[in-house]
Amino acid sequence: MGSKERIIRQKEDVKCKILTAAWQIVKNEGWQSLSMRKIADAIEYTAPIIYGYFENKEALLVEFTGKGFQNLACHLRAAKAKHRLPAKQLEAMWFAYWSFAFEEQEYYQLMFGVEVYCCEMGMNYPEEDLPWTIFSEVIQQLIDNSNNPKTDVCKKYYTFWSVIHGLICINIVRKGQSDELNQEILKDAITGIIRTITG
Amino acid sequence: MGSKERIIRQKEDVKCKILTAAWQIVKNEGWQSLSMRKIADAIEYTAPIIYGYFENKEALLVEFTGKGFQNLACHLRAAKAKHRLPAKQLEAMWFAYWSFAFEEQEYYQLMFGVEVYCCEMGMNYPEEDLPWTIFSEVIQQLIDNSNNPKTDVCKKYYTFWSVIHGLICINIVRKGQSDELNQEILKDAITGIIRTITG
DNA sequence: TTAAAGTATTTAACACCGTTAAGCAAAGGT
DNA sequence: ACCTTTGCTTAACGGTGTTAAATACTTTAA
Repeated sequence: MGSKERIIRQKEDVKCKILTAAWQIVKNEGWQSLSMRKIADAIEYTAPIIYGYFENKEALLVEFTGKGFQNLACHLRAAKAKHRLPAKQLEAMWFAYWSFAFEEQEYYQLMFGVEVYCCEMGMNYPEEDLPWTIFSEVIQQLIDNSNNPKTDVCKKYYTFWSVIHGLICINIVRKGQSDELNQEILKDAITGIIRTITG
Repeated sequence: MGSKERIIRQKEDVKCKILTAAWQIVKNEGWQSLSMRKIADAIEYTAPIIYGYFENKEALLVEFTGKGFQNLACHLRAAKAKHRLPAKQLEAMWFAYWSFAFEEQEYYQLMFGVEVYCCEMGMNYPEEDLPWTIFSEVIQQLIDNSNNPKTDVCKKYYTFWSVIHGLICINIVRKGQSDELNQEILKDAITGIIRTITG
C-alpha cells in the first residue's frame, strides 16, 4: 500500500510549510509578531493543526534554533576550508561568524537571545555546542604550533566569542553603528587574540 | 488650599507604588511575566488606572531603562572615585559594570535587550549615553598621558564594551559559566586593552 | 454497498494579554 | 441643591497560546 508513504510525505510537507510560513513572518515582521494564528493563516489552516506537528510554540522556536546552529556550522566549515594555516582559518571563521549574525540576523537573535526569549538555553540540545566544537579544534591546532602549548583553549575561545558576540549584540540592539569602526575593532580583536596564542 | 499638595503627593505615591510593584514582579518572575493586570492586582487597583500614570507598557519599561542607566552611572562614578590613576579608575569602572550586570540583572537585560525586547533602542532618551560619557572621559585622560595621543577614544571604548558586554550576555543567556574563567577573561581583556592604550 | 472505525480539520472555549470607552460614585465648587 | 470634575471600575475589543469538543472525511470491515 504505497499510499501510506504518500500520506507521510504529505504530513512532512505540512510541517515544512509551517516552518517556511513561520520563517517568512519572522523575516518580514520580526520574532515579536510571530503567532500561531498567523502561521495557520499563511498555510490556509487553523491554528490547532500546528500542534499536530509541534508540541507548542517553544518547540517550533527550538526547531529554528537547531537549524540556525547547523546553518552557522556550515558557514564556519566553509570558511575554514578556504585556508590552510590555522591562523588564517580562525580569522576567516570569525569573520564568517560575523557575517552570519547579520545575514541571518533572525537566526542569530533566537540562537543567542538577542531581544528574543526562546527558552532555557542551558545545553538543552546538542547543536548548541557546534560552534565550540568547530572553533576549539582550530584553536587547539594553533596552540600546538605555538610557543605556549599549555594555553587554555576554552579561555581563548570565550575571549574571541565575547568580543565578537558583544560587538554583534551592540550593533543589532542599537542599530546604526559605524561599519568602519566595527571592522576595525573586529580585525584588531581577532588578530590581537591570535597573537596572544602564537606568542 | 493645602489639600492640593496632598493630592499631588498621593498621585505621586501611586506612581511610585506602580513602579515598585512592577519591579517586584520582575525580580520574582522575570520580564516575560510582567503584565499590567498583575501590577494592578499588586497595588489593589484595576489595570486601567496605570494608564493615568504611564501612556502604555512601553513607557513603563522606558522609565525602568532610564532608572537603570542612572543606577549604572552611580556605580561607575563610585568606582572611579575610589582611585586616582586613570588606568586604575578604568579597571575599577569596568569591574563595577560587570558587577552591576549581575547584581541588577533585570535592569541590565532591559537596558541592553538581553532576552528582552523593550523598544527601538536608538538614542531615544539621553540616559543611554551616560556610560559612554563617563567612560570616554577616563579613556581620554589615559590617552593623553600615553605615547599615542591620537588614539581613537570611541574605538577603545567599543572594544572594552564589546568584550565585557559579550561576556555578560553569554553568562546571562547560558547560565552556569565558570566564574574563575570569567574573571580571568575579564581581567586579561581589561589590562590587555589598557596596555594597547598606554603603549 | 453500507456500517463502523479512525483520522483530519474546524469550531468553541479558556485564560491570559494590552488598551480603550463607557459608566458610576464620591468630592468640589457655585 | 445642582452641576462638574475626578477617581475608579466594569465591560469590551482584538489579540495571544492552548485544549476539548464537534464535525467532516477516509479508510476499513461485514
